[in-house]
Amino acid sequence: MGFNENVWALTKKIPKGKVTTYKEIAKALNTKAYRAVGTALKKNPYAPQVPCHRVINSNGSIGGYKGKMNSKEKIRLLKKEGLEIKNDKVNLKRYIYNFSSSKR
DNA sequence: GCTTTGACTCTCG
DNA sequence: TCGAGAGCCAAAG
Repeated sequence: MGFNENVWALTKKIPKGKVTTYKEIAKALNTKAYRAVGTALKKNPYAPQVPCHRVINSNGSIGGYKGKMNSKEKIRLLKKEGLEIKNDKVNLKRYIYNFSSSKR
């Protein structure tokens, strides 16, 4: 298991209608490589398997997608997932997914 | 092998 | 609230 594989594994664990942040993923991996998480997702070989569009910034903004920032396409996908997008931002407190919660 | 960049985040001003 | 700077890890050049 490499660093990127952990990122992809956690991203795949995100249920539909939920989102997570790069910081949470990095924290779940017990590291501070927020940027490495984004780098790994960008390079993910499991493109359709890894819902990278469910991974957003810690401030609730969409972040990047398809190589551009604040991609409306990502917002559309999240809205179709059942999330509420306000001002190009997701309700973190409402749709955030905690990996620790899944462990219980 | 070292340097630069990047789908990030936090802090200071 | 917005803007700039520093910190973090990994991949690419």
